[in-house]
Amino acid sequence: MKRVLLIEDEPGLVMTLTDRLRSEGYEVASATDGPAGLDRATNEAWDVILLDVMLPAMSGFDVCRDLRQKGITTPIIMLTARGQIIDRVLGLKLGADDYLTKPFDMMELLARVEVQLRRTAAASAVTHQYRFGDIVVDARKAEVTRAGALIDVPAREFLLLKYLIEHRGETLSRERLLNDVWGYHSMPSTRTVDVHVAWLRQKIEPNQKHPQYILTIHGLGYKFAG
Amino acid sequence: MKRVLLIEDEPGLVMTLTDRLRSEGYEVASATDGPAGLDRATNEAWDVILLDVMLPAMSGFDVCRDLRQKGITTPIIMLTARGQIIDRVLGLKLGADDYLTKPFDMMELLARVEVQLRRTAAASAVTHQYRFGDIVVDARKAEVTRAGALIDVPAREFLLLKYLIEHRGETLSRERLLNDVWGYHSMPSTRTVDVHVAWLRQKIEPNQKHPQYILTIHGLGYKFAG
DNA sequence: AGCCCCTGCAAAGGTTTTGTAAAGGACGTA
DNA sequence: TACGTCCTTTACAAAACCTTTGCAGGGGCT
Repeated sequence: MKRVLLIEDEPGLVMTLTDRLRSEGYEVASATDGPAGLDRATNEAWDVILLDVMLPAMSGFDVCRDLRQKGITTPIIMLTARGQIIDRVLGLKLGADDYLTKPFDMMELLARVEVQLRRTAAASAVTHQYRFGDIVVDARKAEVTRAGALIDVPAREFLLLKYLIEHRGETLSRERLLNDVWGYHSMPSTRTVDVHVAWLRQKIEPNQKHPQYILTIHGLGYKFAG
Repeated sequence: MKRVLLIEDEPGLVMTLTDRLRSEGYEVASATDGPAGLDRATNEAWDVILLDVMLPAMSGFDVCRDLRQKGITTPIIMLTARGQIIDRVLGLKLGADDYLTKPFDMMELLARVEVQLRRTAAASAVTHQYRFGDIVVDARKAEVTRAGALIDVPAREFLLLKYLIEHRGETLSRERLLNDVWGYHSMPSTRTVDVHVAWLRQKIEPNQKHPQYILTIHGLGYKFAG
């Protein structure tokens, strides 16, 4: 099910849009001000973001710019008031993918959303990018980004992280990790895996003491949350 | 100068749009019915096509579909009458890139046209000429220039540089570079790549000790910044 | 609780990988 | 033949990374 994040402060519109999108089979969540929207957009995975320009505390433009700066490439459709044409151009320059003028027709909204989903589907066949929280792991570039900033992740750690992500949800024994990430030739002591996991956690876990991505399954191994 | 083709039968609108677009620096031509529009769109080179849905003899939808079937990828912005929302969805499905609802604001039209031009420009940036810092690499002429002065870059180094640039952002293993730049027939020792990289760096990196273009990804390979 | 095994992680070598100079071969040209 | 250019290989130092080790702390079972 495709996930849509709606960042909009007008309650009536939120309700209308949510209902309609849900009836079309989307999973919808909303935020009613800029900072909240930025937060959810950053820390959860969405397929499309609908973003009002006029928002309390922080404008839609700022939200859009910040998201792009963090390396988040989720399609953004901006919602602008009639007459704010200059704003639309600005929005596109800041990284929005499309915009709609209020009041807009529901059919039109749905069509635009679909266009973005189709576009993303086509592009993601090429990009091999994983995202969780404010971390982005790009397999092709072999780089990891946190809140938009490049993190230095050595090769083996990177391969381990990639492997964990590609098998997210699965509990992976140290032996299996050694086989698949290290290659069966080398046979380092089992604790090596632990050390690499610790290093990775230092780099990607927001809370060191309570890992939320790389989980320890006592007696069995590790697994990536998902 | 960017060329705009306007396919529209209403004389008043044709005149208004033509004037305004010309005053913005576009070269504008128009056709007043479907077959004529299809003909000009097919046989001349345009940067953007503005296409009315309601046309004599042949609808805008048909024109759009036919053009796409002919493999013509020029951006098409459809002009629809208010209330023809279903039509817009249809238009996008038939290959239009955007649409505007009549009566539309001139600023909005211009913004949309610009968006399409920018999109196209981005896509056609396969100019065979790459620029970074004061270095220019011309793939067609097979020459490299630094601050305007020609640099002597031997064949293999040039191929390597070109390959790196054309895959900028991607981390490329030595193996892959050997395969794709050297050709899988030859099997030089892996260090050959390193040596060529070092030579290239001497030629194009401003700061030898801290390469900013050709980056080493320890344990994985090299990548061109981007 | 008490025990033992498992895990987190810092630190210390040890190992691998990379940068680069230099040597020699292949090839073309004068 | 002598010379120049380009390419590959080699060697070694420097840099980066990996594995091991050890201890502290946690987990889970009786």
